[in-house]
Amino acid sequence: MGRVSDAKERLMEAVSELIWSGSYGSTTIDHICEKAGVKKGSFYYFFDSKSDLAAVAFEAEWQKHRPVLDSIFSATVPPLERLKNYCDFGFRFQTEILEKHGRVLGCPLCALGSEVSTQEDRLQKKVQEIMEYKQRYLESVIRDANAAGLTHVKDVPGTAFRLFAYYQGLNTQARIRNDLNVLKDAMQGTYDLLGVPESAPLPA
Amino acid sequence: MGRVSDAKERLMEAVSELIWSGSYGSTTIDHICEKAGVKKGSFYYFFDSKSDLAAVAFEAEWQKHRPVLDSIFSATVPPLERLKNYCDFGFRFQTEILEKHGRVLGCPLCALGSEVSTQEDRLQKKVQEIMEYKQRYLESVIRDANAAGLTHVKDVPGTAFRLFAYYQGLNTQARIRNDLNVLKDAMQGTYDLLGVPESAPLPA
DNA sequence: AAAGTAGTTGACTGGTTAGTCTAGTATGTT
DNA sequence: AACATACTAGACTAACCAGTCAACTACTTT
Repeated sequence: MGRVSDAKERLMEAVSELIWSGSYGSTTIDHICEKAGVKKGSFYYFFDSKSDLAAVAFEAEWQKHRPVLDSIFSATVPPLERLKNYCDFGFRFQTEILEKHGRVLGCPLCALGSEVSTQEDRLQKKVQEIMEYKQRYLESVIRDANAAGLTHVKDVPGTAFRLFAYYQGLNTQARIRNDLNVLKDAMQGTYDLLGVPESAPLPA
Repeated sequence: MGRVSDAKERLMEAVSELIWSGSYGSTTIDHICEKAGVKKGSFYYFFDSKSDLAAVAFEAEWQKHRPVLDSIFSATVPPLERLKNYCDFGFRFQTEILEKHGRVLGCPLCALGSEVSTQEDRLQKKVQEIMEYKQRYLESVIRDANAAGLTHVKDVPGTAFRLFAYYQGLNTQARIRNDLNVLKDAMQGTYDLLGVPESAPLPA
């Protein structure tokens, strides 16, 4: 079997953090190696290029994030509460990021996707793929809300997409403005887009 | 007065196009000069750095774009029609871009803002400034719609912000997916966020 | 036409970059 | 113990990058 190492994992963590806290373009292979404590020779032993590493790293991040979303969007939770929990999670998550990095960083996927979509085909496809998964959570929660009589959404995929675009815009704004408060708006916008009557109370 | 030149303007055009069709990070001063047909010495005669040029160029773009928005959001046009015209304009605009560049590029401001917000302070501030202006159009149109009894929006700045975030998300999605159809959704999302009843017909 | 001014040119510097290559080291297998 | 395998080290190249500079050119004013 030969020698064992976690250099691969360290590189994956490093690239995600550097891209997120800076940008894809500003993240160099030398920086990644330095942050991961890995020499360049080892980098090229594991990966072909920065975009190769980034694609693998973002896939891994998604696989780690997946069970969290699965639990937030669990069918055992009342539909509107799922959305509330999702919005709350987003806020708490960015709060932690702010404490850790001294800055609101928004959604790594949006930032990366928007930056590389015209240049890095493989990365763009990976981002798109993960984004499609995320929209499925939203579609499913809307269908359940309809079934429970909480909403009367006619165009479920359309509304899911609108919600998704809105969340994405919120996160981008939070990043650009470096302001957590932006995210407090999430649930109101969700209700507006779902057409939930104002009289309906927000789930606690 | 000495020699005259439009090199400054050519540089400003070149940097906008390169950033938009690629990214800020992938745009080098050499590329900008080549595209503008200007030598590096001249570049540094007019500007201090890439970020300096970019800030000036985006301000200029905004000043060019401003009268277009002023006319779309003219108080002489019924409020909901203004929004319809704005959405239509966005679609036509991206259609032209697609024909010209072979790609949907979305909103230059969002892409740039999201990319540089953690790194280029001056640029980030410029992007934020222009974005705030854009939100004012939305606030004003919502107030007029309320006054005309077309909507009953309570939190006008909040709703304007939600609309803005939604448009931003739409444009980012259009860029990432390289798909114009995404933008066709704009008016429906607008109505949902404004709480315009479904029975109300879309303005022609 | 002389002088001053606005803009141009391209060679140069030094640092940074992606990527290569060879010699080495630690670990598991037999 | 010895061998294969998985990984590491780090020097090296060639391209690219931002930024400088001094000589030059074209235009305007007087």
